[in-house]
Amino acid sequence: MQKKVSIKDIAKHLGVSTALVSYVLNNKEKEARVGPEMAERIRATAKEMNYQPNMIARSLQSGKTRTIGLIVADISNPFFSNIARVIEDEASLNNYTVIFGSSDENAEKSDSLINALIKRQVDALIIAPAEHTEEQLKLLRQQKFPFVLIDRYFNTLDANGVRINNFLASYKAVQHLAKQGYKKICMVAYQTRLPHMQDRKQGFFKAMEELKLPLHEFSLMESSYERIQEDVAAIMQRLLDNKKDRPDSFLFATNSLAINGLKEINKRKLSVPDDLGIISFDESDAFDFFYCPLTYINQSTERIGKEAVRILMNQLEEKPGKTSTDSDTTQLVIDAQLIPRESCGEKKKKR
Amino acid sequence: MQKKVSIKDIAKHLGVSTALVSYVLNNKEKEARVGPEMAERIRATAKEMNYQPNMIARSLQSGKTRTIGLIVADISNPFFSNIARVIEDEASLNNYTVIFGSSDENAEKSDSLINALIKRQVDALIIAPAEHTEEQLKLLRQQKFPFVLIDRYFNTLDANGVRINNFLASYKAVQHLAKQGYKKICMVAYQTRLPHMQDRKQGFFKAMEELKLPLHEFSLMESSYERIQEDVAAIMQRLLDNKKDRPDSFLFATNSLAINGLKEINKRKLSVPDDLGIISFDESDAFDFFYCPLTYINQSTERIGKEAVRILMNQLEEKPGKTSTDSDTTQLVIDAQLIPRESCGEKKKKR
DNA sequence: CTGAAAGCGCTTACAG
DNA sequence: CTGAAAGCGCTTACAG
Repeated sequence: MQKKVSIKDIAKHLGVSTALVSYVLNNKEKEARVGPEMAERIRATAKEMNYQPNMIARSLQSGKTRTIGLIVADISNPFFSNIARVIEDEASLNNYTVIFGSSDENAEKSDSLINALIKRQVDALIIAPAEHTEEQLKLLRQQKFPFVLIDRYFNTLDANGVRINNFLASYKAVQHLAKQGYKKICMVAYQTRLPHMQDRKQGFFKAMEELKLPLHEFSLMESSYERIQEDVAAIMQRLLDNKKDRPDSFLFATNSLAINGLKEINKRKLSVPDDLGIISFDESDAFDFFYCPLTYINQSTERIGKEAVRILMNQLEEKPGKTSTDSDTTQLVIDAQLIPRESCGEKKKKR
Repeated sequence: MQKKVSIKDIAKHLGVSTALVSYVLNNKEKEARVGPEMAERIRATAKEMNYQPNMIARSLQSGKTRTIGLIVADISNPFFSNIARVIEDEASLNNYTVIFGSSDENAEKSDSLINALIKRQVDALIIAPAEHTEEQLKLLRQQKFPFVLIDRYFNTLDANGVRINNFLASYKAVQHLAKQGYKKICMVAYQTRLPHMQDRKQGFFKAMEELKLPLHEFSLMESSYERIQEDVAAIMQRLLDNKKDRPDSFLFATNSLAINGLKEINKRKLSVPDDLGIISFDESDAFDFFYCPLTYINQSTERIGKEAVRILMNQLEEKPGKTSTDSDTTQLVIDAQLIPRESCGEKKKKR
């Protein structure tokens, strides 16, 4: 690396003080009442010497880095990479950049990620929190560090957040399945105590109850995150190979669960929607290319990302006349839409 | 935000100098020959006061941020988000974090992204360069700024890079199609002069020539990046609705092209592999769920990401006894594998 | 209109 | 064994 040119180099080159250069380059010539010719000369040599301001120095001075830290479960999961893209664009509009990290649903990783990002002085965090991270987040709150949770939340933590109405989304999915004639519904979810997932499970049970659909031992099946492939394979094997008493439909709680589940269904030559009805949360190219396009619950990554950044910006770029305080908290619950396609026999009914 | 505790606060609290605190917290007590009891007291109060070092200050001092900038076409494209995940993990092993940005294949965006990241003092860049960015990159080289290109490259630019053997991959794909009995092959590629894409096209033509397969006006069809959906739809419409003289197979140059193409094929109730043989570059969940699992050319995102970081680390963490200079350049060409599945009639032949 | 100076939080040769 | 001091590149009140 060749030595970078600094404000000092420009000042020396012109025989003026660094202050002058700084004022001009920050367009504060009026405040400092710098002469217009001088200003022009400074700007010219800055360009000529290919001066690039050192944001690190500026950050040390200002205490702000204009950087947002993004922590998700796994950046390679399309749900999160789509959100990341939206956040990138929104942040960019506000002149912020984004550092990211993947927690793998692991509380320790999350903790070290949060610390690493804070040491790097990110101005704020956007977090899809993993299980058992309430304490880390409470500490952040306590320190009044700005952050907003996405996708997930905690009951015991009063914090900014954006999420869908998980309970209702599940509830409606079950209603939809029932309306299409399915009765023995199996929900495949993650084995976790994260409230957003619990809400999905409870919405499921609530709807089953209201519809007076009997529960079976297979009604709720749970997979771990770490061994999703093996777990879902085992679940599907157990349920599908039992010809006598098997579910007639599945509600998958995430795209990854669905993709793993569908692979098992395919292996067994079971036909959707005739043998099995299917609904999944999230989107996936795979859902479009499954021979019977999947009915799914759409979580708008666009809205989640945009709103998360908006909430943060409101907090960071506080106007003088603001009424809210650091202790106020914004929680946005986005209405998730059920997108009916063909995997619950929608096409048949119409015929 | 509550005031952060600094090294100075600890020093004041203990009535010692900041230097002492700094030495101890950096485990340089021996060099500074600090007393073990003193060291212990310092460590204790640091923990007690929940001290977090300010990396910004450290960076200003050292000139290093231990941050890598990653510029891809679009972080929400699974190919790139998979690479991003690998890079994140590899960087993390070396105590680096990653800032990312999406260029949307746009040279101006790329330029402003590069500048923004350099202003933020990233130590190095990993770039999947867009068209018309040679000049920006040449400037980087000239300034001896460390970077490595992934996926793409430029003939006129001598720079670090990791990519697959694009020419050969295409070449083999055509051979595979021909072996399966397809003759009227159409390659659907991006309309760009980026060499990696040109290589794919040339590999295609070379194989066609060697196999003495006649070219048609539809042999190479090109889509823009910005309007991929419309362009591919138009291409497929023109080709597939012409019953008399239409291709009997497609080679898609990327996953996005394939996904858009397959949707059009599905609409027309054409059957793969009977009516059409298909091969695509890249991977996708969609390829697995297409009724006829796609034969594809696997670009190992794992290897691309790992090698990119490795090359960078070699350059950044230069050992004293190193022989290479800043002007040396590493270009790694990874062998891409053709993964035969069913979309070229592989199963049929065997029966 | 312009410059000297302090300071952001840290590191590190240097002097005692 | 320990501390005073300079410096990383910038900003900004303050003095002239």
